[in-house]
Amino acid sequence: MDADLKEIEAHEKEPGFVDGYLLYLLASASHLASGQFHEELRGAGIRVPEWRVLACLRDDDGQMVTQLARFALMEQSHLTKTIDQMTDRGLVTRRSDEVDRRRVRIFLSDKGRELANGLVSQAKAHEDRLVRQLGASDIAQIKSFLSHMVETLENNE
Amino acid sequence: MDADLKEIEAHEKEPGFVDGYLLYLLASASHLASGQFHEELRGAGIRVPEWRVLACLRDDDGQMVTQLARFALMEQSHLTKTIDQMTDRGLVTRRSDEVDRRRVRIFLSDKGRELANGLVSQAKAHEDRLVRQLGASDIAQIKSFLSHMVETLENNE
DNA sequence: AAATATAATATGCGATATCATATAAAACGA
DNA sequence: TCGTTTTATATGATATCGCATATTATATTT
Repeated sequence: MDADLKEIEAHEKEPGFVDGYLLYLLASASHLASGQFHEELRGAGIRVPEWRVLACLRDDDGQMVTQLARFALMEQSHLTKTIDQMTDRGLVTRRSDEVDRRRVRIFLSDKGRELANGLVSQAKAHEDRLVRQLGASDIAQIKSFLSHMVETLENNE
Repeated sequence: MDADLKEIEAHEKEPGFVDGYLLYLLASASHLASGQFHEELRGAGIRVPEWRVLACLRDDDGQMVTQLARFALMEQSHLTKTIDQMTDRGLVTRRSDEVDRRRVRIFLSDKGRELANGLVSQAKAHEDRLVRQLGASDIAQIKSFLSHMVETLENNE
């Protein structure tokens, strides 16, 4: 029996495209790793887009909708709806910009900030566990590559 | 005027959590980079989940639904509906497993395979451009880290 | 200053995604 | 073998998402 047949029997095939495809690797790493934390969020009754908004506002409160949407990796009209819900839940407030009244700026409420702080602590703890689990010594390098990638892509749309 | 005030005026704030958070970096790198290719898909009238199914089946045809859903990073019931559509469009066919008739195996049609091959070529071309744009010499290293990450996370759910 | 163009956000609607569960087949235990 | 449990996929209801566009405010042009 030759090697080719053997491979077919073992259902191994040629290496395959997907497993070495950068976008797939990024997507699955992100999917799997974030999936873990999203479980925690679920337990806390927080939806993923809400968490993103909370975290982004905690870093930079009072952003306008368009800007926040890009930062939080979601589409503008979807963010608008998410903000509606979060407003109802008393997590954020809208305030229209004094200078340009087309703009709507989003602010954390006290309750929202408190929640955000707690979740960020959880996120940090999760990241620590994850990095340890990966046994990765070169995380700083990876992060710096990813940052570079994000920066490059943000400037070239 | 002291440094703190200066920073506040320039709206720079402290470094912020999100920008250095591994899961955020992964998500945004993935979001931005894949976003580029998804534009191409849109132009070709292909939806993202369809592309993923095509690419995964091209690497390993005849997968069962559950397995394929994991590989294609989507939820089982969603995949079932995607398969429905793709079947209607003549891209894939269902065949129930001979041995275990609960299982449904999905196969590319000739048309589906042809489409998949074309899209994979596009994906490769896009990846080449992307890597060049990033000016990244150490892509192999990054890929190997991401692979390691995926493997680790897949085994620890 | 009126008319036109551009920009920021919101809205309506159709498509997509997700959850819970139904259905159906196989495996397991008494 | 019959009843129970587990596994695989499908279905239905609900929520989310995203596109196209409406609405409102500002900028620009004449």
